[in-house]
Parts: sequence; C-alpha cells; structure tokens
Amino acid sequence: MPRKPTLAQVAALAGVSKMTASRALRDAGDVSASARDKVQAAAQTLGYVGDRVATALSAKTTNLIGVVVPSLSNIVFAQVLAGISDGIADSGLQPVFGITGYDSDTEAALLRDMLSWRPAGLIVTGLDQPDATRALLRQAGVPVVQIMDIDGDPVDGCVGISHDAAGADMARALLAAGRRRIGYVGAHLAHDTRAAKRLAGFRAALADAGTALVASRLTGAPSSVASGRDLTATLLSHHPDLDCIYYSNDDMAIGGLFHCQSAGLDVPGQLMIAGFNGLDLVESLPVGIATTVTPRHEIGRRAAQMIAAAAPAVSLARVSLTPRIVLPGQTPRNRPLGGTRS
Amino acid sequence: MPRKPTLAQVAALAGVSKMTASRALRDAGDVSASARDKVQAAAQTLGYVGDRVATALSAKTTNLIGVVVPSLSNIVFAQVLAGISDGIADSGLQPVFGITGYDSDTEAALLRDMLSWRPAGLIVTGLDQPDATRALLRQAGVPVVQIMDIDGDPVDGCVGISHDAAGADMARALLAAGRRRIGYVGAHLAHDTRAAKRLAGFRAALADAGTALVASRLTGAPSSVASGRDLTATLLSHHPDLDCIYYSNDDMAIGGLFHCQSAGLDVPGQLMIAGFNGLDLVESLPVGIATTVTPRHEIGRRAAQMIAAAAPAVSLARVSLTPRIVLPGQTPRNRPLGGTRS
DNA sequence: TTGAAAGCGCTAACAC
DNA sequence: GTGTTAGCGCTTTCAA
Repeated sequence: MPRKPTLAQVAALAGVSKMTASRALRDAGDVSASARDKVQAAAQTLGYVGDRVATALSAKTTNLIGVVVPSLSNIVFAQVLAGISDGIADSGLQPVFGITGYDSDTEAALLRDMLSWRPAGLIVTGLDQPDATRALLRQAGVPVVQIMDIDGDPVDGCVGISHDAAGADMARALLAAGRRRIGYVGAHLAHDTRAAKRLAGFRAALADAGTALVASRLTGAPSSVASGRDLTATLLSHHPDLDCIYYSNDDMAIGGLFHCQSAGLDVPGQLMIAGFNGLDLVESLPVGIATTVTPRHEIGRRAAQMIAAAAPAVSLARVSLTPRIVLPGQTPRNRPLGGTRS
Repeated sequence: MPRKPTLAQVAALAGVSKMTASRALRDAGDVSASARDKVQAAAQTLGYVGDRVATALSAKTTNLIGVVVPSLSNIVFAQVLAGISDGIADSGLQPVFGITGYDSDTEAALLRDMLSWRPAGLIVTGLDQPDATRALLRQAGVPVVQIMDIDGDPVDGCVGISHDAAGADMARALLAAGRRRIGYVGAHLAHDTRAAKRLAGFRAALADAGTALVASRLTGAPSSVASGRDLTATLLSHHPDLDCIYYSNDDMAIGGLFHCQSAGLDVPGQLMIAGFNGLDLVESLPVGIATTVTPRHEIGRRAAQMIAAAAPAVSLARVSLTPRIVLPGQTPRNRPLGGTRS
C-alpha cells in the first residue's frame, strides 16, 4: 500500500516550503495566488488528504465534539443527535457519541474517554450528574453544554426545558379540561430524573388545586409502548373510574391508548390520555391524546451551535425553550417555538 | 488553568524514564512491579489522563470508528447506533457519526472528513455508493463494513439482510394467507434503495405467482406515519376493493392502520396491512399487522465487532442475517436470529 | 527490564 | 509573501 502523501510531499512537488503549502491549503495568512495554485495542483495530483491527528497535536485542539446521551432506543435522543448534526453543519465539527444506559459510572467513563481526545466541546444529557462527574466537567477546560433540562445548576452552558413546569402545566391543562380523577403511569423514574421532575411538578399543581393523584403504576424498566399498555390495563382494572391518565412519556401513553382501544374504552370521552414529547406519531393517531410537544431537534441544534461558536474559556448561556401543550381535538397551533436566554 | 500533566511529569515524579512510564501505563512490554507501582501512584497523584491525539500521531492509529447513516429521524438507524455502541463495549473504540440525509455528496464529504482522522474502521450504510465513493472506501486503508443490505457487491465486510428476498418472502406469505388484491404504499424510493429492492422482490414474487400489484401510491418524501396515513386514504378511495397493502416500512404501515381505524375498516379481516422492520410498537398495536422483523441492533453490534476484531489489512466477512415474517394473529416465534458467514 | 534518541505530520512563532 | 526553527506528547526503535 502506497503511504499516504504528506504535506512535505505536496510542498516539494509545488516547489514551496511546507509552511506555504500549509497556509495555501488552509487559506491562512497571505499566500500569493501563484503559490496557492501550485500547491493546490500538487495536492490534487497526489490525492493529498491531510492528517487531522497531526493538526490536532500541533494546534492543540480538535474538531471533535463529544455527545453523551442515556439511550438511543427512544426516538427522542436520536432526534437530538440529528439536531446536533444539523447544528454543526459547516462548522467542520464532528460528533463522537456515547450511550450511558442511564448509568452514571458509564457516563463518567465515557466522558473521561472523550476528554482524552481534547474535544472542542462536550454535550451531556441532564443536570443531575454526581459531584465527581460535575467536577470532571468543570475542570475539563472545554465548553460543556448540558441539554434537555434546565431545572438545576448547570456546569456551564445549558439548553432545555423546565420539566417541573411542563408537568405542572399539563396538570393545570387537564384540570381545566374538566378532568378530576387522574392517575399516573410511569417508567424508569429512578434513572430518568426528568420524568421524575415532571411528575413532581404535576403532583404539586394538583395539590395547589386542592386535589391529588388517585392512583399510579410504575415500572423500573425503561419506557416502552408495551409496558404502557400493560400498566394501563392493571391500573384501570383497579380504578375503572379514572377519567384521565398522565404518562411519563408518549411511548407509555400510546401503549395506554392501545389498551383502551382493545378494551373498547372511549378516548378521550371516557378517559383522557396525556403523554409527553409530542412524537410525530401522536398527530396521526386515530383518536386524540394530550401531550407536551418538546423541541428535541432544536435543543440539539442549539447546543451544537453554542459549542461551535464558543470562544475558549468563555462561559456559555442558559437557554430555556418552551414546550407546547396539545389537548385532544385541538388543532395544533403552529406557533414557532419561543426561547429566552439568560 | 493548570496545564494538563504529561507523561514526562508522571515519569519524573515516579523517578523513571518516559518510556518506562508509558509501558507501565499501557501494560506493554516488561516492566518491574515496583516501577509499575511507582508510575501508577504518580499518575494518580497528578491526575494524569493521557493524550489520545499524541498517541494516535505516534502510533499511527486511532480508536475512532466512523459511522455513516442516512437519517436519524427513523428509530431504525438509532437502534443500529445503539448496537454499534454495544458491539464496541470493552474494545476502547469510540464512534464518530455522520448523517447523510440520503445524499451521496454529503456521504462522500463525511467519509473524507472521517478518513482524515485515520479511523480504526468505517461503518457505512448500504451497498449502492457511487463509484467514486467506493474507490475512496477501497483505498482508505481501513476496515470498512457496509451494513443493512447484502444484495450487491461489498467493498470489504458487510452485515445485513437481503431486502430483495425479504420483499419476495412477504409477497409469498401474503398470498399464502389468501390475499389476492394487493396494493403498495411507499416513500422515498428514489433514495432509499433498500425499500426499492424490497418492492422489486415483492413484485417479482407476485409475478412468479401469476399476479401483480393492483395499484400503488408513492411519495418522494421520507417515510412517516402521517404520509402512510394520507397515501392509504387516497389509495383506498380509488381502490376500495383491495384486501391487502404492502408498505415500504412500519412507519408507513402504522399510518395506514390509523387511517383504517378512523375509517372503520376491519383490519386484518377486510384489509391486511404489511410493513417492514418489526418495530417494538407493532407488537402492542390493538389490531394485528404483518411485518418483517429485522435485526437492526444485531447488525450494528456485529459490524462494530468486525471492526474491533479486524487486524489491519485483513478482508472482512459477509454476514447475512435472516429477518422473520410475522402475520397478524400469529404469536411471534421467539426463534433466535440465525446468521451465516461466507 | 530500562532508557536515549528519533521521529509521527503538522502548525505557531518568528525571522527574513 | 515566504521560509526556518521548534516543538505538540507520545511511541517506536534500538542499544544497554
């Protein structure tokens, strides 16, 4: 296998020094038009590719951006990755990803691995890392953006929504829609801290209105349509008089809807179903369910842009986006997503 | 900000040479127990992290593995990424991802960017790259695994299923289930070559049985539940006598089912719906639809393992996995996924 | 078992 | 505008 051509070979062929070749290929500094042309022609004929590793060592920075998410079995984080991919378009950055499986030791190990590449930045899911991990991030010396959540204390930058407020808003919307006997079905709350925050906000808003959850069913497993369906069946068998169920997310809620369809229940007349995320799927369901539409793609895109734009050692903004509640029968308002910066 | 400690500092603190420190930290070569302990203690006190960029430049290889997929709006490729993440566990590899948006120029540019990092390997979706891209991959000098598809000529390694056979098998299964007036609803066939291969196989098997598609509806947009729903509505309004519709994938099929539920059609009695992929969601639907269960996670996992195990300059195997057809009302057989190697 | 020397391929910094 | 010098932090190679 022929060795890959190096900058030195390009320079030799073009009859200039390595530095001139380097500058010509990077559009850096002043290079005469003739030198530039010769270098580019030489690079072309040799099929020169450039070596990012050497560049990184010399320039002490890479174009890699580390992305850590808890899971990819759920479409939500895949859409965040798609948003990140969009956000770094034209910036030359390349995303490296890791999946924690909602395990904080795995998360810390992944972050350490990523930091050994001296990435241009790090995007991490959530605000609730253990102290040791927070310290790691703080000392990393690279821009860090925590995503999805803003209820807490970010290490540096942060883009997300308030899950506490989202839960409370949904509770108020369901009460306003006349629902009174409300149950809850959730998954993975011990690990999914954002779902737990939504439930806490939901409960608090019910309490403010002088009421409370009638009953709930939880699973320790990750959320899925199947477990939403099963838990709904058991919840309704014990509490057939519920007129509303709030779910930890849309996957669970869709499972609940499927149970109701099989059982011949009238949704939303008899029972209103409320999820979270606003998956595309929800819009096409044959019967309406309530949900909170979250800007997943936008969160990823903004986080990536913050890192792309971050001057080294500048602290980053906290961006709070606003989700949108949709109730059954309600035509989705195509209001653009709001955003505030602090 | 204190500069990050280097190997030289660790070595100095341990009272050994850089080389001994390097060997001790990597478990490479023979190092005395006492030297090893001193080095590890020194690394610990300094909080030494190591610099993969320098390692890569010196050792001429990285632990990065490039992954190129067409989209992440569809859960299928997210599950492939999750499989890759599983497959490289404990191998020390880190995945860099890129999204092509089904555009071959974007794909070529992404691959070029990735190759400039001298990755340990490349995982690329599909077998139908343009010649220039194939040449790029062939000359890359790194292990390449093409995934999802095996109907074609791989550049190097390959893990996937035969989409042509999957389409043909579904046609035969639907005919065997007594369906005769069959329609087709598809999306994005110009870009999604695998969906096009399934349709070709489906048509060929119908022709073998002396029949043909009654009608079809196509969209140039990517697949979605919403477009499956819309196209099904128009197809059935022109051809209300269809007894079966084959869809380009489960998302489209689920949209079709939702239309039928809204329209009060009996599924599968009056109309059988057949998708592709076997999304988890399908198992929980209130009415049965047919699908082909594909081993997405397994494809990702195997591809990653092939690269992790690849000695440089060894050619890789072609792994053909077998999908499984499920018809409505049929209890899914939990037969383990087969696999053959050639 | 250990160490010294010599780079890996590139760019920052400074001269010319 | 262009070239020279000196590394970036590590590992390979070879000698001790």
